[in-house]
Amino acid sequence: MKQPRPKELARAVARHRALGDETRLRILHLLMGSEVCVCDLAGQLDITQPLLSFHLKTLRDAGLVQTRRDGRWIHYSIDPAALEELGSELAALAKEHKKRSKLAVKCC
Amino acid sequence: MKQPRPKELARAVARHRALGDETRLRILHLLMGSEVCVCDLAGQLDITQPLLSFHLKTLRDAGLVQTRRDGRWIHYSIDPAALEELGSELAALAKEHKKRSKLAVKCC
DNA sequence: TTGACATATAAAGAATAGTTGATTAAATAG
DNA sequence: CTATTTAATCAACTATTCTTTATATGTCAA
Repeated sequence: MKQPRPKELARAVARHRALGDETRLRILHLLMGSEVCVCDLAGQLDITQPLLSFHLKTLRDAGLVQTRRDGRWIHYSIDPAALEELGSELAALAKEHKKRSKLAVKCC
Repeated sequence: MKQPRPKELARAVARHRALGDETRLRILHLLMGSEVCVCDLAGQLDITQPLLSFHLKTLRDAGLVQTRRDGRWIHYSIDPAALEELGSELAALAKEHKKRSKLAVKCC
């Protein structure tokens, strides 16, 4: 099977890695629908402030969320395009697999 | 925002974690279309056999691939339903986010 | 200014994941 | 049965990620 391009592969790895943590998935769900300031997230997550900051940075570095400063507050929001893209990649992988498996050839 | 159920959350975390590694994403791509025996994967990946075994176990524990023994060989194959499900979850998250963001409410 | 508040960053330790080399288990051929 | 092949497991080590405590940065109010 043809391998994916390095650039895309690295980005997908980074994104999945960011999503592979319970706290961060929770954060994403808390961000559903509208931006939320860090103070609000802190109120709902029962983790220390620096740790929350760490997880937010991880999500941000992966390009899954964006920030907007508003005075003293910083609001985080989902980047829906990034989620859609990752979701599409998985769907495409599954689809392509099924398509090809109809012409199945054995190995070994 | 309503939080996801613990069981589903844990499964999504495990799956994303499994996908958050370059070698394992490569393996998934090598498995596209048909099952492949470990010996063949080994020939294409330039990693030691125990390490390959470790990554395969990780993918298997996450429910992303399945195995079938055929004599001395073990064939790994994609579980397309798992990939589809994970892809759908991301798509649904993005879609729901967009839908809700039209009724946006500010926090803080 | 100064002080208070919101968030980020740094440093250090704890926990987990990845890697390697040696060994083991399962299947088969001779 | 014995030797060989294929793949998994184990123990030890390294590297990465997570977590905490302390400190810094940026913004605003007084």
